[in-house]
Amino acid sequence: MTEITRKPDRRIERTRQLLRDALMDLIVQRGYESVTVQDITDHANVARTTFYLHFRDKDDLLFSTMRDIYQDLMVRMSAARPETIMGIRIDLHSTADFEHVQQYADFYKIMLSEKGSMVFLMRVQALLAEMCRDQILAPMLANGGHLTLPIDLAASHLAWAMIGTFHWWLQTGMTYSASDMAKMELELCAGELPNLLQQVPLE
Amino acid sequence: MTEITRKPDRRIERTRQLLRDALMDLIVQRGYESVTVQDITDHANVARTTFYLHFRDKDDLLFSTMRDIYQDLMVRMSAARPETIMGIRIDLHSTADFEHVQQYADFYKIMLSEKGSMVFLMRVQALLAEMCRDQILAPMLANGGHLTLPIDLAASHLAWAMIGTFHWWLQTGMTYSASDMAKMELELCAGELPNLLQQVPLE
DNA sequence: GTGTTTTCTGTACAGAGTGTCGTATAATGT
DNA sequence: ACATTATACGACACTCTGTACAGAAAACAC
Repeated sequence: MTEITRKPDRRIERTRQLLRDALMDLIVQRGYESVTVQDITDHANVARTTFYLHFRDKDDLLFSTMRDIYQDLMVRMSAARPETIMGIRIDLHSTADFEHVQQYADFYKIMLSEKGSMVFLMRVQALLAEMCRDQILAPMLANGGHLTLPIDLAASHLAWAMIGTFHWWLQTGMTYSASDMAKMELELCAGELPNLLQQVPLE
Repeated sequence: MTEITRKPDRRIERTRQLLRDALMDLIVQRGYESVTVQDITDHANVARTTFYLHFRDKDDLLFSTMRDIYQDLMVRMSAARPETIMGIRIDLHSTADFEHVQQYADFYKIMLSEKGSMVFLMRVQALLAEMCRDQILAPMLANGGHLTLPIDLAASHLAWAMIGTFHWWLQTGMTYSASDMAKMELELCAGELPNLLQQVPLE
């Protein structure tokens, strides 16, 4: 899009893609932290020195990989956008989110485990929180909804809740469908679970 | 308690405590992953070789540190236990949890950030989930509460929600008190937020 | 206190990984 | 075909790990 990106040498794109793919493969096999730059370049059939021509370090490559993945997610979410009323998403947590996780299940299963990366998790959390705030909470408040809690706290809460549901889904063998999980997510955040908890005498 | 633990040489306890303290200090200063065994032993004024006489690696030392910390938490929680009716905790999320986080705020602020450790996070999550299930959800269901969702999913959800609230609290400067946060947590899981979300037409 | 046991220290070592040089080689865009 | 640019290769200094061993120091038992 920028004028600098106008001449992408084939070799550059090819090498970077090889490295990104190698990282994905190796993360699935051995977890993130234990993968070394040497592993990546070996697996990609690229000289180790070449790695440093494109990325500062392993985290830098991970960010590049994430841009790839979330570009995909954004396309998905735009496609799912139609299900809104007056700009408010009908489905609190779209099945599109769970379908995305399903598509990269092997990757997320590792990254959302003790073999994953805190850097990755915090980026995902920030991304989801922003999404929850702008696409769910803000529109609701604009349409007369009421909230005394800080909106960023509520957004953060929903983001962590989503991560939690992803985590449970992935670690228990993904026996439910993406749309089942979206329904469950709703029950957890605004249905059955809050109802149960409200039964407790509060003072 | 076991017969093996009956003779703890002073030197052993002293060295281990020095190493645990050094780890805590260095985590606060530089984050978990970037701290090396050398850093720890230097800071503790202990020979590096000595480290390996007590701990397999850095994670092993971290677990030892966690046992220390959570022993403290358990004492706190037992003290807070009285606030129950028929075995059900009145306060869904006790202020004791937030007071514990407050006590180790410097530590948690780092560990629940991109400078933290996934191993740590997953252990905390598992601990909180178990606690939520056994001390909150299970008693409620035993007393006539209804839940079609898997109880472990609900417990996991609440655990992640707590971690999320801890995270938000720590990263936004801890301007609220522990009891304020406990109230907010309740509003997020079973009060204001679910009410807001339920206003959305669901089909 | 003395003697025995155990822990700690200091050094050394092999192994692995990192990040950065040049220089030669090969592929690319025009 | 040519100039440009990326890659390969070998080498380098550096850091960290985990283990081994012999001697010094501390704790324990009496």
